[in-house]
Amino acid sequence: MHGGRVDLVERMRRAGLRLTGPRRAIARVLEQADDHLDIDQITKRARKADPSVHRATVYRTVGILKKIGMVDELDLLHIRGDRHYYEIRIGSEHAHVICTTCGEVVEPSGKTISRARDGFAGETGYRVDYIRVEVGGTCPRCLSTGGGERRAAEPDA
Amino acid sequence: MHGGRVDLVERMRRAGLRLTGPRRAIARVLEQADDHLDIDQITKRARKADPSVHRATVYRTVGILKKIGMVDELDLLHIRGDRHYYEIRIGSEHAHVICTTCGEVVEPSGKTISRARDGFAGETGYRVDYIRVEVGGTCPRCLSTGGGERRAAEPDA
DNA sequence: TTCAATGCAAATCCTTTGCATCGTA
DNA sequence: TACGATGCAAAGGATTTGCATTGAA
Repeated sequence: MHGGRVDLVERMRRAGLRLTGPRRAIARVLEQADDHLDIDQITKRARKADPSVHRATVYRTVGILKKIGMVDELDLLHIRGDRHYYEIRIGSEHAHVICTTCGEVVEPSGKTISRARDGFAGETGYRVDYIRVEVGGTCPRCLSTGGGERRAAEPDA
Repeated sequence: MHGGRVDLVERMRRAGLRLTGPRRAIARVLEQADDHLDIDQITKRARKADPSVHRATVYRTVGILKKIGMVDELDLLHIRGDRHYYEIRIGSEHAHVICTTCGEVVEPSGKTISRARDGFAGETGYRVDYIRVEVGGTCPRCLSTGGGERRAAEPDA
């Protein structure tokens, strides 16, 4: 959900990572994702740019990016199953508000998150480096229609 | 982290679940846990009360309790690895503030969480049923000592 | 040229499932 | 007694790893 606004490849270069074909392809997929992707989805999309990309490489690359804080691993409240999903980390604040009826995921503004962050820091005395919020509920549309179709877990390719 | 304050067995009975030895043992472990446990830890502790408890049964029982909303599945920001952790659900609000240096996990008050919850509901228009907050940072103790030992992933048994 | 990164396949884990047996309701 | 729950073992998936090869710096 970041529409190519960040140059992940450039950030990787600055981090001293060797820039290979597979890594560029994977980085581009993560940059351009308008959704949260699991390992298989990343692999399939990366293969469109570089058909040789192997799933093991995606695991390794995502693992590195996760370790150095450039991507985050999410579980989306397990509403879409126990798989892990990945997204580029921009800043240190993340929130997902998930409709348990249709599966829609919306990302609230940074202001709301910062306010929450300050609340937790204040109460615990911790220096807060990172905050992630997962909210489950019902979106306005499903609230009004009553029904609402459960969204498919994005098939891809 | 609920020190036996809830009678999970009683809640299970009311939910119409058959109360077997293994289920009672598992329920007691979850009630008395002063920490978040993974499947293996639950199994080992349950075996102390009923040595026959099998890991598969723990998976099945925890799965049921999760489905009917009596336990929650957490990932603790993956700071302790990719395992899943479980805890009794009390109410619909959870927050964990995790020290990335020593691994300590503290649970903020409901008031702080409710305030955050209202913020997200207000901004998105969702009816919020559930909120989970995971905060990563440094605890006051590690902040002052500078060092801080990484806490082991609780060995158990 | 050098050494990290990769593809591939085998090895590990974690979790689920089939089935005969056991035990609660 | 009847049918759901369980132990055990095998099956499934997901993730990791060993190793020879490839390719970025």
